This record gives sequence, C-alpha cells and structure tokens, in this order.
Amino acid sequence: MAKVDNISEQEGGAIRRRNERAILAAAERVFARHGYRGASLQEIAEQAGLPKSNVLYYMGSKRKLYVRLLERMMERWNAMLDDISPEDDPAEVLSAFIRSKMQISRRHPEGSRLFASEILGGAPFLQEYLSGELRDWVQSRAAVFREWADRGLMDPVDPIWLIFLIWSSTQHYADFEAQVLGITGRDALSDEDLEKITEFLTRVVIKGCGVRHPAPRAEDPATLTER
Amino acid sequence: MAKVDNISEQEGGAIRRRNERAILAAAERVFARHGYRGASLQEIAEQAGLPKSNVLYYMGSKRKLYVRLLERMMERWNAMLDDISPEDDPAEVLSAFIRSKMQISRRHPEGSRLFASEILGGAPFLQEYLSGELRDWVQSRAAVFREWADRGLMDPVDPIWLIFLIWSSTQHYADFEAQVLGITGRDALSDEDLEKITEFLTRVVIKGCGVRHPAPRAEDPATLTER
DNA sequence: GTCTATACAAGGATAGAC
DNA sequence: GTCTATCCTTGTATAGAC
Repeated sequence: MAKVDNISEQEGGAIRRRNERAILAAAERVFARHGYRGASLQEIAEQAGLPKSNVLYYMGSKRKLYVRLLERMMERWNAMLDDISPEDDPAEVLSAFIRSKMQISRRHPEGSRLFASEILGGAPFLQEYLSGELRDWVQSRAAVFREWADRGLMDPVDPIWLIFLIWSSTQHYADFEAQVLGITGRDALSDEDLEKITEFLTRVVIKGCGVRHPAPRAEDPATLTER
Repeated sequence: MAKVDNISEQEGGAIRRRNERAILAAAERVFARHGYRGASLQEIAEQAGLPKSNVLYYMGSKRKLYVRLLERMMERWNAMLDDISPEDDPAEVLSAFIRSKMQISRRHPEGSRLFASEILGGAPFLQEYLSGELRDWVQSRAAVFREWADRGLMDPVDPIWLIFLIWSSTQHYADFEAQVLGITGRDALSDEDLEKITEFLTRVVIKGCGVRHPAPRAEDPATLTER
C-alpha cells in the first residue's frame, strides 16, 4: 500500500489538494449563481481549469460536491458562533454579533449566496440542520435575550424576530449584492462602506431594542477595575 | 380575420386565459425554487396540468416566460410604491412602507423568491431596471429621508442603508421561509405572527432611527382639527 | 386550437485509454 | 493518477397529426 513516488502524501498529493481547492472555489461560484440544478459540472470544470470528468473524479458526484460546499459554509458559520451568557453586556454581544455576520458576508459572499439559494429552494439538503442544530442554537440565544429583557436591560422584543432581523439585514449585502451595486451605482462596496453599514445596523438594533448598559455589579472584580 | 366560433375573444379565449394563468402560477413556483436555469418546462407543464409543448405554445420560450414573470412581479411592486413628500409624517410613512412590504411578501412569496433568485444570480435580466428605474425611486425617497433628518425629525442615518434594512428584513420572511419555519418549528406563519413581526420591525426602525413626530403646524387646518 | 412525435444539444456519470 | 470517449437521460424547441 505504501507509495513512495509521491512526496507529500498526506490526504492526497499536493496536486490533488490544489485541484480540489480550485474545484471547490469554482463550484461555490457556479452553485451560488445558478442553484443546485442550474449549475453544470461543465461550467465548474471550465472555471476550475480542469476537464469535466476530473471534477467527478475528485468529488464523486454533483450531489457530494454540493453537500461538501454547504458543510464548509456551515463550518465557517459555526466558527463565529461564540457562546454568550446572560452576564454579558447586551450591547457588546449584539454589536459583535452584527459585526461578525457582516464579516462573513464580506469574506464569503459566494458561500452566503450558496446558502441563500439552498434556502430559497426549500432547503432540501439542510432541512434537518435548520430544525435541529441551528434551531437549538437560536433557542439558546433567545433565552439569553429574554433574560436580558426580564432584567430590564433591553425592551421585551421577541428574540427570534430580532435574530432574523440581524441575519437578514447583514446577509443582504452579500446575497443581494447585484441590487446594492445597481442602486448605489458602484462597482463594489469599500471597506469603509461596510464599516458605515455595520455601525448603522448596530445603532438601529441597539437603540431600536432599547438596549441599556448593565449596572456594574459590586461582586464582580473585573467590572470594578475597568471603571 | 373575424372568428365567430369563440365567444370571449378579447385577448384570446377563456381557455387560453385559464391556461396562461395556470402556467404563470406554476412557472413562478418552479423558477422561484430552482432558478432560471434549474427550472424545467417539463416540471412547469406538469404543475400546470398541461402537456409540455403547450407551455411553449402559449409562452413562446422559456426566456419569454421568465421575463414575463419578472415584469409581473415588478408591477405588483410598483403598485405599492406610493409617493411621499417631506411634508408627510416620517413615522407614518415608514410604518406604511414596512407594512406594505410585509404584505407583498405574504401575498406573493413565490414572486419574492423569483426576484431574489434573479438577484442572487447577478440580475442578468434586471440589471438595467436596478440601475435605472429602481435607482431613481430609491434616490427620490432618500432625498425625503434626508430632509426629515435635516429638519430634526429623525436621526441623520444614511437613507440608502435604511431602505435596504427595510427591504431585507421584510423580504426575509418570504425568501428564507424554509429557514424561518425550520427554526420556529411551524408549518406556516399565521397572520398574527406576521402582524407581530410587522410591529416589531416598525418599532425597531422608528425607535432605532430616532423618528419624532413633526410639530403640528398652525397653518395646517387638518392637523389642528385632529387634535 | 391543442397535443404527439421528434430533432438536436447539453446534462451527469462511467469505462477505459494513456 | 489523469484525461478521452461514450452512454443514457433530460432539456428546449419545432413540425406536423388530430
């Protein structure tokens, strides 16, 4: 089983890794643009600079390739889903939440559109993820938001609708990029634009939900030294 | 040229209108779900209860059918785009704006998803509409919002980002319906849910943008009689 | 006016040459 | 390990039977 004619053998050779990366990048673009059915292996292969059958050789099938891309996007997503507790400062948490969502949209617009396309089509591949893992995540954050509201740190808004508000308003700049650019008349949004938008959304959400700073607690040394 | 064997002859017979309606309804669903390329005339025909070639017979081509659906959605859209002036009450205008957007999402979810799919794919058919007609519309509303800010009726937020915020957060319930249902664990959102969401979004936007009621003007009789 | 039959390209996937 | 040739299905579109 040992093959000595290939130096970097871990997880397939270096050429394999390079080709796989090229295929994944191209496939993300094409799937994002045309959806699962509308995307063709032909186009993916062309954009990856490989013959059509190599895509299948490396990825097995169109379906496997698509699922792999979805999973990769979910991982990026999860990497930013830090835990929060009722002890945290609501304004800081919401601000960080909005900022990280904007950064994902900025860094992975095709991934965001791929996900959007999947949901738009009724989420045939992601249904159990949505009603399982993601639902649990949302419910746990919602519980924290509710406790903040109970403690008077923010208005008693429904946390679920708040989370959807943040998701939709941030993803919009990746998913509806074509519309944003058409209406603003630009080639692309600059980093400064995105900073401005982030500040705008943060401001509206925090002010709109009546978020207040928590009173510093005497029993918390960290809070005391900071002031 | 006169044909007397058909009673309701205006714009084609009654059967024709019925078939066209069935095709348009089916096509909207299928295009919304799979995108332009991913949609097949086969599936559209099946859902319309007609043989495949009748779809082409009535609509000419896949492309024409798609364009016709987009135009129909733009018309529904335009029907709700009432004019506003700097004299209007900002809170009322924003509230009505959010409400009408939510109603379109509610009444035409497939149309909303069709539009979303078109934008997601880079808006190949709608580019000039976005950077022309729609851009002008947005700029004119933005001017009104700016004047409100200048007159101290709301915070000086960028009107363009505000419009995108309203669009994205309302459309989300049509476009990402699969996600919303998965996370909330329901079959469908009720009218009461949508009323709650509308109130929530209105509240956050108005409060978040610091919208204030305009001072009643002495020279305006209508305002005086109302108080 | 409406549907069946068919043309012809493009799709995903596999077998086998290199 | 990589690419060419090929199979079979499905797609859009049209011609012609009913």
